[in-house]
Amino acid sequence: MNYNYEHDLNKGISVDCVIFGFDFEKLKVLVIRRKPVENISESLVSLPGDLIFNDENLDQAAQRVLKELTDLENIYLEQLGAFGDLDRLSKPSDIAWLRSNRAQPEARVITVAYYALVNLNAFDPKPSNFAESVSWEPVEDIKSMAFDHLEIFNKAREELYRKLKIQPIGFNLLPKKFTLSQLHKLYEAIVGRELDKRNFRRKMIKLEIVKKLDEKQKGVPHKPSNFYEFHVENYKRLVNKGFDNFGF
Amino acid sequence: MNYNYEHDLNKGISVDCVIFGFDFEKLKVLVIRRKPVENISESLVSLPGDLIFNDENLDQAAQRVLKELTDLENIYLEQLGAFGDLDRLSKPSDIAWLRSNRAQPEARVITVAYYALVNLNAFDPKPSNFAESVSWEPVEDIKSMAFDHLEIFNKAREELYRKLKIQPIGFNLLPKKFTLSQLHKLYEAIVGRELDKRNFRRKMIKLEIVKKLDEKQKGVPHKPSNFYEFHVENYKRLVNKGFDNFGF
DNA sequence: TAGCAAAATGTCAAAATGACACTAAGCAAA
DNA sequence: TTTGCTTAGTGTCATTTTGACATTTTGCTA
Repeated sequence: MNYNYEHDLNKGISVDCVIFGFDFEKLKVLVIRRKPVENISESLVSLPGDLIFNDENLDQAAQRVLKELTDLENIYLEQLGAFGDLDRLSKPSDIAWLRSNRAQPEARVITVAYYALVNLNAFDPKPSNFAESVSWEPVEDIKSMAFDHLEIFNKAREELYRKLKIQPIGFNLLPKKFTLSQLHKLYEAIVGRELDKRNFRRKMIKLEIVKKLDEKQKGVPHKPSNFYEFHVENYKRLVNKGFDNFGF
Repeated sequence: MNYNYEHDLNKGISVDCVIFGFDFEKLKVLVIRRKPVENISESLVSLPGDLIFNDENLDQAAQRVLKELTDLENIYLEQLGAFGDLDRLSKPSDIAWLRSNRAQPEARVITVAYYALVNLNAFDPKPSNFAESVSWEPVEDIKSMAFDHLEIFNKAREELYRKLKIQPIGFNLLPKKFTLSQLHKLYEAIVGRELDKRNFRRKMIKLEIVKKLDEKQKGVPHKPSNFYEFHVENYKRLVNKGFDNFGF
C-alpha cells in the first residue's frame, strides 16, 4: 500500500480530505491520529492527507491518500480549495512530526482540500500508513487540529452550509431507504438549529425530491415512520439548477 | 518589477487570475497575450498568471502576479480553486512558450485560480513582464485560451453565476453612483438572459441594498435616470447571510 | 388497557413571485 | 413649437410560498 518507491513524490503539494458522515444523530467528521514521534506526546487529530505524486491528478491523489490512511474508497470528493499560508506547518508538534516523516521537513507545502458527505454506516475506516487510528468525531467536538486543518475543516463546514441553501443534500449521507425524520435531522445537524417539522416536510414533498415507499419502520415503540427514497431525476436536476431565488 | 532574483521561485505552483469587468454593456474578462516565442505564431490569449514565490502566501502571489502582468492592484481576489490535471500544460504552443520562459519547462505545475469583479473604468491595465498586451474581451467571445485557462475561465463564470443567486453583486463592478438600469444590465449580463425590469427593481428596492440619491443623469436624449448608491450595511449583511431559501 | 413516544397532518395570514403595458422626461429634428 | 425618438419609471392582480402553530395517530410496553 505504500507507493512511495514507485512514484515521484511532489514535495510541495499535498491533499487533505474532510469527510462528513451522519449517524442519524449527529454530523461527524473523519479524523486520524498520527503515530507518535520522538518524545512528543501531544496528539492533535488531523484530517487524512498527504503529499501527492507527480503522475496523478489532484482528484486522484485525494482518493488515493484517503484510501491509504483510512481505507475509504470510491467516495465522491469535491474540491474545497487550496491552502497555502506560510505558517500553516509551524506548530511545534507538527514540525516534530514532519521531521520524522518527510524527506524535506522544512519545505513549503500548499495543500488542496477536498470534502465529501458519506453514509457513515456504509464505510468501515481502518487506519494504516502513518495513521494510528481513524475515528468519526462529532463536528461540534472539534476544537483544535494539527497544521491548519482546523481552518480547512471550518471552511468545509461553511461550504456545506452554503451548499445546503442552494441544492438538495443527503443523497450520499443517507441509506437508500430513509424516513423523513432522518432527513429532517440531517438538515438540522448541518444548519445547526431546529427546523419546523411540518414546513420541512411540506417543502421536501413539494420539491419532489423524495418518493414515498409502501413500507414502514418495524419494531419501534411508537408510530412507525414511513420510508422514502430520493427521486433521483428531480434530485439531480435540482443539484444542477439550484433552488431558484428571484427567477435567476 | 521583476522579483525573480530576490525570491525563491516555486516551480511547481502558479496562480492565475480571472478578472471580470463591466462596461455597462457587456461582461468582459481581462486577458493577456504573451510575447511570441521562436517561430510559433499562434497567439492564444491567457489569463494573467505566473509561478509563485516560496515566501508569499497564495493570495499575495495572485495580487503580485496580476500587478506584474497588467498593472492592476488592490483588487479583492477570491479563490476559485486549484487546477492540477496532468495534461494542463500540454498544448504544443504552450510547450514552446514554457521552453523559452521557464527554468524547468517540463515540470509539473498546479495552479491556484482567483477571480474578481471590478469596475472596468476604474482601472487602466498596462502590459509588462511577459505580457505583450492586455485587453478586456467580452466573455462571450472567449472560445479558446492557452493552457487550461478556458476551463478555469468557465469555472469562474459558473462561480459568478452561483454567487449571484445567493448574494448581492455589483459593489465592485459599478461606480459609486449608478442607475438601476445599469445594475439591471449587469445582472442580465451575468445571468445571460432578460430579467423583467419592474420585478428586478422591486426586488432590489425591497432588499434595501440600494439608496436613491437626489441626483439625475444629465444630457441624455431621453428621460434621465435617477442615481443610486449601495446601502453598504445591508449589502454586506446580505453578502454574509445570503438570500434565504426556505428559512435556513 | 393505559401510557408512552415519535409520526403525521392542516390552516391561515402575510409575503413573495411572475406576468404584463402604459406614461414621463428630455432631447433632437423638422 | 411640435412631433418623434428613446429610455426611465411605475402598479395591479392572481398565484404561490412562507412561517407560525397543536392535535391526532400508531404501535409498543408495562
